[in-house]
Amino acid sequence: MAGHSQPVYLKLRDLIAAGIIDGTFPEGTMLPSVRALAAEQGANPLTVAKAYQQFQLDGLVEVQRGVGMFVARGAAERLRRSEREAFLANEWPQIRARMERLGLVAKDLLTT
Amino acid sequence: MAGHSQPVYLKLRDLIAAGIIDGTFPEGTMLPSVRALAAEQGANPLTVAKAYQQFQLDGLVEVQRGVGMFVARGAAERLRRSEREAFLANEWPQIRARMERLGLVAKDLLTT
DNA sequence: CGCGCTGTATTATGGCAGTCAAACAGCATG
DNA sequence: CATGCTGTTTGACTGCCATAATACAGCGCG
Repeated sequence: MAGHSQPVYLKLRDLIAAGIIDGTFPEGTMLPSVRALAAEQGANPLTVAKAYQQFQLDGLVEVQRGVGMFVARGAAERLRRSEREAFLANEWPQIRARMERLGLVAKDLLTT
Repeated sequence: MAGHSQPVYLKLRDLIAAGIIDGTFPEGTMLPSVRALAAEQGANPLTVAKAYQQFQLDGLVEVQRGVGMFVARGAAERLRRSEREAFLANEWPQIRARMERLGLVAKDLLTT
């Protein structure tokens, strides 16, 4: 029953990351439970867990087993910083090359 | 036996598209054969064929079975135009939103 | 303590995308 | 017409993604 352009667990990962960065999930607060988010997004709890897992490994969310998962201190800033670096190092060069090939100029689009 | 970040046939598709746009494969000329390109890129002929297939459907390359595939008239211009539209309509908005979320501004990117 | 919430592990199933090997089909040239 | 190039079709195999159904493990509160 799959067939998406982007894997569900990656969409969820982005959803959570965005929430942490923009303050929807402030530091220290409890994140939506695996089952709750699964129900809300119409996904499987296991898939949601997989999305959360990436953040635990990076220490961005702290797990209190039996209680819930909480946004770690400094998570927003750390996350924004790492995503920024990754963007500039990996994605932007390719985007830039592609734009150049198509005859598009960055500053023309950014000033819109 | 797979496991790449970007599928091979998409990389090949981009390679061919770039060649058509920048004049490496001028209009009217014959494109590299399926097997030749496969050998050169270390890929499977069928994977190359899959990459070419997208262009045939769009009429950007014309097939003479048993002879070869040729760049159609006006292919470069048509391709550049469609890729530009697709980029501006689909990719750029997401990129822009992502940049905004990360707090990236024009001056961060144009320092090259 | 027991009930209800939390995350986690196990196992099995289904589907789809990507890749590949081998055989098939069309055209040109000697 | 046979050789050698072209593109094309068929069938199969693999790995990832997602799902489901259980069962287990930790914590808090009445």
